[in-house]
Amino acid sequence: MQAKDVILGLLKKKKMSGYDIKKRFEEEFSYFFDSSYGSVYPTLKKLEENDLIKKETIIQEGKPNKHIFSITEKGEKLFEMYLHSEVKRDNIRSDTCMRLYFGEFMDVRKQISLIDNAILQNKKTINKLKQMYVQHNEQMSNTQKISLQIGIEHQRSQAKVLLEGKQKLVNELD
Amino acid sequence: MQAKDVILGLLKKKKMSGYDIKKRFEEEFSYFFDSSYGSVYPTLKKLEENDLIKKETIIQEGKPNKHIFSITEKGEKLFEMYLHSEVKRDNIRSDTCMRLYFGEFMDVRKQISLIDNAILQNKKTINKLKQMYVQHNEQMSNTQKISLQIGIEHQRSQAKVLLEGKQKLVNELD
DNA sequence: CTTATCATGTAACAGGTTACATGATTCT
DNA sequence: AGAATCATGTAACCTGTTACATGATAAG
Repeated sequence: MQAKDVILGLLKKKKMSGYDIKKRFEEEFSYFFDSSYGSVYPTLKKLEENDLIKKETIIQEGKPNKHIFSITEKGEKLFEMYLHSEVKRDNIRSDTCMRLYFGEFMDVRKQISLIDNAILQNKKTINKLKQMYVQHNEQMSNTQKISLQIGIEHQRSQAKVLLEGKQKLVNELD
Repeated sequence: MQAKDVILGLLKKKKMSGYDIKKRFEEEFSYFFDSSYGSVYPTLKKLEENDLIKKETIIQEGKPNKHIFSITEKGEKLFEMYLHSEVKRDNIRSDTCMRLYFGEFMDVRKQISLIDNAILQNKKTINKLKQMYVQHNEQMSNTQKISLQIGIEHQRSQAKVLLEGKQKLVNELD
């Protein structure tokens, strides 16, 4: 799964601009994908060059013209190929887990503050995702709901483990 | 968190070869980090060039000579800097979630088989991680245990959500 | 007999990030 | 007054992947 597959999928649902796409990444995809503008715009350019998407320009004043992209038939076929390709295994990079792994090189107080921060982040993310669920609930497909639920539960389970772990650290502190 | 930080941390615990390091990535780190040989060996080379680690060669027959790396004082300092740097937020790339997001473009049977496969993977990973816990339990630090627990619970929570979601899909099939 | 393990490394390439460049409008 | 939102894009860079190249030994 790469940026191009995801972008093609989004454009299959609805035509939109690079800016819109990036916004989706930050909102709906935040818990399983991310990519920067420096990846979105060049990818759109390449897709257009290969006739996988097409551009429509909307003239605007005070801001750069808006480029609305829509998927072509050729693009739909490529997206179809992605959907039929082998599912890649999840790829997680957790700096938090890494630091816990090397926790022995920090004093206990630092370990605890690391955990506290992580829990705080978890809670923020949970709120954000829950809100998304409430807001988009009705337009979401079954499988979209499952995917969102995975995100929420992932955060919850992490927060739970962290809190329990913290208790043990605190107890040993006395 | 990059390969170099992790490698430095591992070498701080114990001197070892590139091959050993990669093995650790596959075992202990599998649920929050991964990196290929094509990243490990060049990184070791760079670290050595910068006097952050040093090499010791063990002559072997029938296999390439073994290069055992150990961390230098300069390397320890750099690792210390990593430990004091800002914690990066987790980065997850889940092809499974992505496909669930685009589930509406697949027929329900395909959605279900996607879920079944994902659950199977979850279970395999849970077994592997549990085994790791049993085997290394006594040598593991508190925080290492927390980190491993996060991995296990992450898989469990995902499997749970997927199974519940699948039920709904199956029910709607009738 | 075939698979896994041990053991190193390079070259070509892909993919993505960060920082830069620009600037009006709207919300707080 | 200042932050956020809208809106595009490029250039330099970094990091990492895949595939290749080699080959003995041990285990099943």
